[in-house]
Amino acid sequence: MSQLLKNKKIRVTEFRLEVLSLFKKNKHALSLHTIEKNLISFDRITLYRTLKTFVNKGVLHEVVIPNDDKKYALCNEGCTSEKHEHQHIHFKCVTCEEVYCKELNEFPEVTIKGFMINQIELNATGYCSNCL
Amino acid sequence: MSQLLKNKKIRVTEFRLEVLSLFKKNKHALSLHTIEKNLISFDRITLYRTLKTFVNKGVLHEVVIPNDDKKYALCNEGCTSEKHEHQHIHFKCVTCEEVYCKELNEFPEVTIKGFMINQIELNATGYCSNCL
DNA sequence: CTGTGTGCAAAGGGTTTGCAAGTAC
DNA sequence: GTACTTGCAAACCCTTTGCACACAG
Repeated sequence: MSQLLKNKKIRVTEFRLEVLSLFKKNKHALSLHTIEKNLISFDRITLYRTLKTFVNKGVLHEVVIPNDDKKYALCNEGCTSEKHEHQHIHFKCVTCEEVYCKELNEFPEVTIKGFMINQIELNATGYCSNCL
Repeated sequence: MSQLLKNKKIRVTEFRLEVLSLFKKNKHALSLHTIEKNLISFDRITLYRTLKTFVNKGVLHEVVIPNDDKKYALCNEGCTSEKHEHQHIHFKCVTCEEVYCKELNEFPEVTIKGFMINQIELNATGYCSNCL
């Protein structure tokens, strides 16, 4: 796991590995509150800075869904600070309220007359496999 | 315009009409800052409460795009507090940075194995018709 | 050794709450 | 008349900044 940080040119520290392992353990996106609840002891300021570093360096990306807390989820290996390579959907389950990042192999085509679309992000709601 | 509020069971006040007229005048979504800049005089607390009421009653919906301020945009006539009837895309122009809500007549089909998708929200970036 | 990360205290900013007076219906 | 809305002050959080010390490379 420390290799992942090295690849992205981030110094390896105990705390960063601890935060990263939370994301590796969980299949779904994590809010600040959830992260805090899962850390044994931590300094909130350091956590803020860790998340900011991870987002800037392409380890995590922000997941924002209307009427919900901001969340974070793991990026793909190929993501960098400059460019994110996501072909995925953010899915929120109405029952368990977890948010999942799911990769899509075929991405929908959308056009708007008079507009030029470069990039698309998808948010969906429904029932996840655990709650069906 | 006061009819719109009555339809949604919201008391008609001068301030609420003023806020609502801002959204009627603009084709794009408005952030808190933009709203404030366009009000002659206002009490920020009342504005917060007004927006919250509008969102709860289905007059406005929140538009959240990663790394951008939260914005608000008009709902469809048919939207209620319980159910929103949007078939639209949130489009952010990389040049003018405005966010537009555009209705789509054909909505893309997306499936995830093992998941049941009920509703989809689309965020896109690119160039708007003014900036092309 | 050098530059970066950490943890504490303090500051800053945005949002919410409580309450009395005013207003819609 | 009754219930809701408004506006002010104060409280409340969440987040950022500054700085000294600790640590990774």
